[in-house]
Amino acid sequence: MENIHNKAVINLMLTGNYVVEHLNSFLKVYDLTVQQYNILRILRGQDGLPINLYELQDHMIHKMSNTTRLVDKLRTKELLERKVCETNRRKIEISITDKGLGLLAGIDQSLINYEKSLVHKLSQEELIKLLELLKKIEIK
Amino acid sequence: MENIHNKAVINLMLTGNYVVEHLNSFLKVYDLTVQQYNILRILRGQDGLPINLYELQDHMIHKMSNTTRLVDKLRTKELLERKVCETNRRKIEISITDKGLGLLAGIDQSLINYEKSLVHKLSQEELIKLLELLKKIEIK
DNA sequence: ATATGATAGTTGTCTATACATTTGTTGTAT
DNA sequence: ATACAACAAATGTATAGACAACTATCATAT
Repeated sequence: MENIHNKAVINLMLTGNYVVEHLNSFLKVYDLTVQQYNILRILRGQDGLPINLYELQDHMIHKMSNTTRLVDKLRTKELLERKVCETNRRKIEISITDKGLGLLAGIDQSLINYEKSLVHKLSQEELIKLLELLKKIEIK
Repeated sequence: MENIHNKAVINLMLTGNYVVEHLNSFLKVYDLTVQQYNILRILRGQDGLPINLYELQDHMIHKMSNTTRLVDKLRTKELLERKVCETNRRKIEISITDKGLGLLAGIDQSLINYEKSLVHKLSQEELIKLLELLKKIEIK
C-alpha cells in the first residue's frame, strides 16, 4: 500500500506546497502572490519586448490559471501595461511598467536570501541532485 | 540572479503542481479532487476510529484550507459521516462510510499504477534519494 | 456561581485554479 | 467575396486556498 511511488508523489505535493505557502507569506508584504510575482518576473525577463497572453501562460507555473484576470489585477496596480497588437488585433501585448520594475528591484535581494533560507538544509551538491531528479520527472 | 536556490524553489513548485494537476485529472473520473481523496484516505487510515476536524486538518496537504467545507462536500456525497462528540460537544467526530470505503477500494489499484507512471522516470534508488532530499527541506 | 480564557468549529471575503463556453479576429479555400 | 476553421482572449461557474472574524462549548480560577 504505502509504496515508494506513493510516498514520492505525496511528498512532491507537500514540499511544493510548503514552498508556495512560504513564498506567498514573504510576498504578502509587497501585496503580491507567487503567481503575480512570476508574471512580473517573466515580463522583466523579456527586456522590454512585449509578450502576449498565450506566450505568458506558457511560462507560468499554473498553466490552467486565468491569465486574463491575473494580468488585469496587475494592470490595476499599474505594474504592467497591455495594448492591442497593431498587426494582429487578436493579440494583447503585455509589458512591465517602470513601477513594476521598481517593485521587483525592491524585492530582488531579500527574495534571494529568503529562497536560500527555504532550502538551506540542502548542500550545493544536494540541490544539484534535487534539480536533476525533479527535471527528470517532467520529461515527457 | 539565476542561482541554484532559486532554481530549486521554482522547480519544487513546478513539479509539485505537475503532480497535483495529473492526480486531479485522474481523480476527476471519480468526481473527487486531490484534497477530497486525501481526506478519505486519512479517514480510512483511522480504521474505524473517528477523527475530529482539528486532527484531520493537521494531516492535510493544504493546512490552511477550509476543512469544514471540504468535509461538508464529502458528507453531501455520503462518503463520510459527522456527529457531535458526546463527551465534548465542541468536537465533531468524522468517519468514512461504507460508500466511501467502496469508492476508495475501486480507486486503489489504478491509482497505484497511475502514481507509478507519474514518477516512472526515476529508479528505485533515485526515488529514495528524492524522498530523502524532500524531507530534509521541511525539517524545522 | 461567575468570569475568563482556551478550544473546536463555522462563516465570510478575497484570491486563485480548472475548465468550458463565448466573442472577436485573422487566414484560407472555394 | 463568402464561408469556415483556427487563433487569441474574455467570461462564467464550480472548487479551493488563505485568512480574519465569529459562535459555541468547556476548563479553570477565584
